[in-house]
Amino acid sequence: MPELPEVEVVKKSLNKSIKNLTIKKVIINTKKLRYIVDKTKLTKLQKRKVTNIKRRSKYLIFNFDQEIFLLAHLGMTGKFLIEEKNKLKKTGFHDRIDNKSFKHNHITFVFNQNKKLIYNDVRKFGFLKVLNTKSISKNSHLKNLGPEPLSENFDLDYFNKKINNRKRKIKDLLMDQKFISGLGNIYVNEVLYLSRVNPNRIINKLSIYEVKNIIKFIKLVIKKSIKQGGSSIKNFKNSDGKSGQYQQNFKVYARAGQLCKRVKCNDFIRRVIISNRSTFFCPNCQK
DNA sequence: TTCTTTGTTCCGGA
DNA sequence: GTCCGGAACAAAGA
Repeated sequence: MPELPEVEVVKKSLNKSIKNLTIKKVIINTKKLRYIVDKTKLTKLQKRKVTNIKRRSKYLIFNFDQEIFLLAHLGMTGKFLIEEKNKLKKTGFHDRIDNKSFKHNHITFVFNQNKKLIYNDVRKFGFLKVLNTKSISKNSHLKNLGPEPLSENFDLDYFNKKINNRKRKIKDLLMDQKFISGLGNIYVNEVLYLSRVNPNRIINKLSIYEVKNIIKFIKLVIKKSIKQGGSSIKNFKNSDGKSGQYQQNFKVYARAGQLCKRVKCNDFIRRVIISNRSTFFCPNCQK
């Protein structure tokens, strides 16, 4: 489940592997992903040179040597693979590449010397869209996004302005991409645990101290996770095919029924549904 | 067969 | 008009 840190890691990886390469051919093996795949538009990327790959929230924005962009969102299970000299390389994801996954290779960009960029997506909730617009920030996916968690704009002032007299649950607010962009269910659960704030709390009842903590831990968790190369990958398996230890970094996510990790706490992690999402918290530590 | 997973959008009620 | 919460949607695997 790629959230902001995973997408950031993929971005860096892509910039290392395909920047300044020219697309020779686009091969399309699916009619639709999250949306109908526009063959004509994708084909227009042929002969274009990748000049840079940027990230905004969980979106990847491929820049080219002309005024044309490729906007990508990985959804739940989307991933970019690099194939070079018939060897597959992942772009920052922990997933083992097995013999079964090739059938989910939906779109392939062929570069010179038979180097390939492959978009693979089991659930098909991700998408690739070609944009011709000059002002990409006006794109409907991007225009309403809130500030990046690591930007200076995301601070106590901003938070307080948004809280005003509203009565949303804190978990719902943090999941809202218009409020802050890039957090998903996993990191929101982790942040609230670290901040000792119950996910059911109503935002206008939070103390300044709690709000400061939430902001602090958002920035900390995101930074740390980028450093570690992204950690919120559900299907991580090592090369033996055995389940990996991807969960070891998580304090609460997917730990329902297990003991709280805080040293002096003997309570166990609960799972409830908030905003239609699995929500994990410790009732003793998160008030 | 049912449940789960995600981000986004839509709708009803307050 | 605004706010909030719940439902729906996409696809596939367990």
